[in-house]
Amino acid sequence: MSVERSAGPARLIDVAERAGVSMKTVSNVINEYAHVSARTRERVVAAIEEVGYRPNLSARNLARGRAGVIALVVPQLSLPYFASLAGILVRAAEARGWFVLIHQTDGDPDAERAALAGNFPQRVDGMIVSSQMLDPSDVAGMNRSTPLVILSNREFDPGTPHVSIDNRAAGAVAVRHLATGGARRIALIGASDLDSPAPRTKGYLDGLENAGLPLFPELVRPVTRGTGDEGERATEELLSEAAEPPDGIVAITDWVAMGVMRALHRHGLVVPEDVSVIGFDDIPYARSLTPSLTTLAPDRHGIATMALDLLQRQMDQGVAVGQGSLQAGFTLIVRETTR
Amino acid sequence: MSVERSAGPARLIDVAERAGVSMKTVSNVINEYAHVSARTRERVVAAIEEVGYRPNLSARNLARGRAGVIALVVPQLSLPYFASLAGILVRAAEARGWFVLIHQTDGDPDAERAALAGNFPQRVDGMIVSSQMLDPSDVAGMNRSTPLVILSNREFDPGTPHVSIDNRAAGAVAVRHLATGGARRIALIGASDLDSPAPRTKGYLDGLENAGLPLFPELVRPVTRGTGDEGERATEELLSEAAEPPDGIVAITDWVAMGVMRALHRHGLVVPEDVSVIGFDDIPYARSLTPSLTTLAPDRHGIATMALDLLQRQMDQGVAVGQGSLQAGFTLIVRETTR
DNA sequence: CTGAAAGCGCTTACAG
DNA sequence: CTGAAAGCGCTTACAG
Repeated sequence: MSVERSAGPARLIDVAERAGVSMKTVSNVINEYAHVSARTRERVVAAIEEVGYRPNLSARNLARGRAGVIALVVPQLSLPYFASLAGILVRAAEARGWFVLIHQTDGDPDAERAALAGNFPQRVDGMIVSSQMLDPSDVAGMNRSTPLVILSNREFDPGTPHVSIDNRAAGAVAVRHLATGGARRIALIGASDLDSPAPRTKGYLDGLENAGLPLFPELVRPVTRGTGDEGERATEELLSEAAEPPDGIVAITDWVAMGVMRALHRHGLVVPEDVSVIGFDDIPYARSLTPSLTTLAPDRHGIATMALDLLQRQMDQGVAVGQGSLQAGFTLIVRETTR
Repeated sequence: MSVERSAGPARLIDVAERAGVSMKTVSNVINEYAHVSARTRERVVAAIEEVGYRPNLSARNLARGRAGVIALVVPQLSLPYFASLAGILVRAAEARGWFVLIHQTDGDPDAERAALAGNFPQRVDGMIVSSQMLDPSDVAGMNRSTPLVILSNREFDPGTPHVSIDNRAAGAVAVRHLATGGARRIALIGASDLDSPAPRTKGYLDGLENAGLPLFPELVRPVTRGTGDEGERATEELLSEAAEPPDGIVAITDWVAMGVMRALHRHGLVVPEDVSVIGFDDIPYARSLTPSLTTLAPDRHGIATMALDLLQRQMDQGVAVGQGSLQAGFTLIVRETTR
């Protein structure tokens, strides 16, 4: 019996000695390389088990010349849409041997741009930037060296590695659902500028056209950050300014929809009898609201997987080559806020 | 001018050559050790700037014999209470040079126990386990070697490193607030077993006694995971079984409170006119509900800071010595669901 | 105050 | 299929 090291966790060499093979062979087994006989493999696996070996990732990453870390940039983890996306991404990344360094910008455009430029406290192998405020122009001029994927509901150049759902189609589906329920004056709380509409706003316009419904500009209201307070304020303004209240409202996020419902309630309008409301995101609490919220649920798993795929592609093929956009699916979830 | 390395980020030795000093001196400057003259320090700082040096954390951690990573174990990141806690913890840990590896258990007790035992895909310097289901007995018998801090609303042995708010006091404050508003039949949705009550349940009992109110056992209902669905179902049962409905309800979490409000609404009971409702957590959406939710807000920053302090203490003084519990503060936030 | 050198635990050409 | 050895980029006694 060989002398045991008195302290510290088992190392690769401890496994090798125990199994009576070289470190290279143990490494081959761990990393699932070919050319290890079944018998040897078994011995090594048994030795790993016996000494309780787990690889030291610092050493591995140092030897491999990678950080083993990717950055996920989000406005705030306290926003449940981003939190649940982060949760899924953390799991998916873990399966591919990456740690996720979560970086929060508080939605500050400068902080988002700084993150885009890769100003992290440490090196990262790639970054996934989930942005609300980011402009295509912020990305266009960048001199990038680190693999990057953008998650955003805005439109980007075809060359930009970008993952989203088909927001234009989703916007149209939202309007169609409201129209099918009988709505004729459909508002949009959370519109972008109508002159250069963002995808969801385009979809809203498509939906009105498809349903043969008129566009009432007074029913189209912007919000900037997608919070409940903003939704409440915007709806309040709409209700006090519009000649007639809407009978259907598309809210740009579920959180905005919550604010919309507060304002409607204050004006004595009942959901869904007087006004139908539909949101985007399917936050975990949507089903627990009174009434529970109809919403468009993005395929978060799809988004996470595609983002990691695009990152991997840039690592394999080089940042300049491995680009392109991917679209994940979405689902209409009908609950109690729509007729 | 010396020959530049063609590829790759700058290393410590590049800085040293540029500044004309040894690696040790650069290291001293970076790690803020003493005994570097002001002139030398300036030269080194300038060189760091010029070559754009950032330390390779894999190498640093390998040399220091630490992982540079602490694990945060939560049920799910999609639950906003945990998400916002994680967000704060990530920031606080970053400031102390730690990465946070987020591990999700889905509230599965087996997964929580496995995490407690330190079964991570990689080594960690410490772990913070935020658990709902964990029992003091799960911890008592553990043979621990990794620093550990538990975040839980249950009671643990004094020796267990544990951070929470004073849940008993908070429970009593919730009841007092309802009683002050005129409630006389106060229910608790989310009670633990009355025979061995958890702190919040104890506080509820304290509160009734302090206010001179009777305990109606039929108004005390358990929930296990603290979701909206559970709160709705428990309230539904209460309303169909109790002789008379309650006029005040303490919900064990804000999410449970949302389910409570759904059930009340279905039974034609108006909040707060007929029934006042108070939750715990102050999730980001509490203020956007209709009506907005009165709640007890834990000091999340305090919890995060204290957890890291307890971890650090165990690292410095040894796992067995550096223990003890800490309590963070809480705040009553009065909104529209209480009179 | 500073320098030369060993060592952290892996991976990976290179030989065999 | 396996082994001996260099190297990844840091830190840290040890000498000076």
